[in-house]
Amino acid sequence: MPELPEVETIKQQIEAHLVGSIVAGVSTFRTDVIHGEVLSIMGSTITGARRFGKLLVIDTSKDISLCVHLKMTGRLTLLPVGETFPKHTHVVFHLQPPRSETQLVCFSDARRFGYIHFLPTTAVQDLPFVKSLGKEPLKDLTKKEFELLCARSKRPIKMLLLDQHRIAGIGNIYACEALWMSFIHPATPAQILTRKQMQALFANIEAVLTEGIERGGASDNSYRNLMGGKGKYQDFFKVYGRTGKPCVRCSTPIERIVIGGRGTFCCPVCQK
DNA sequence: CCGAACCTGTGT
DNA sequence: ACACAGGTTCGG
Repeated sequence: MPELPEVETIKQQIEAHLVGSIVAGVSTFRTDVIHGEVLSIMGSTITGARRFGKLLVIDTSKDISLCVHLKMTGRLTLLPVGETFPKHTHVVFHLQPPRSETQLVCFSDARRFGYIHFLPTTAVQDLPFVKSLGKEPLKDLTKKEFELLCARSKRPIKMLLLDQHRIAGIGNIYACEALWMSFIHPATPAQILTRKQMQALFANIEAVLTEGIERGGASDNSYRNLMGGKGKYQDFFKVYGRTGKPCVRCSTPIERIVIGGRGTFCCPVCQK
């Protein structure tokens, strides 16, 4: 699913296109993806959007917020009234913009791992999931703190990058890409990395996440943005999903290995 | 801490 | 038919 850059892209599109719209109606086709009181947002105006790691939060004027986690296959799609809903649409929001036609925002999710949680805005930061998140790699996390996280962990560095309690927002794609950029093998125990490697990785995490956001995220498979469009970052993958294809640095075939039960892509020669 | 589970779709 | 999928949570 969407990782930090994909969620950030949707967040920015909500700020650009939905702020000021009134929530005029909500239709629910499956209630098992919903937590909290759906009707609490009726009649409120969307005031902004925030992101906590991979969690999207949409705030409204009645101090009710929607926390949306898209997990693997969740989508939010903006549509004109009358268009066919995307497959596996579970919730539809009817929005009234200030001076145009009513619009729909559909929450769809084939696998139904994702969810929408309606709750008071003040309660968002008390959610166990939000409280448990580590620092934001593009905001709060410092190089020093990152070095400390590495030094304290014996686990494979890739597992550390994916641990949302340590660092919030990195997923499988950006972990693989940042490690390739840093010439670091994903299975390397975090604490045996040299200081130089830690610093390179820290810089490359920022680089891949920033480039991901600039390119509108990665649509390797199912990701679509709010407007139904694809991201472009998948066209720039160096390792993710490139099993057997030549490493663009040394032409060794890219390998797929399994670390922590997750498919992991790396160059066995230039990542040490 | 690691594997299994949660679900469905897609590709081999 | 089987392996695999961008994430998180739970249980052993």
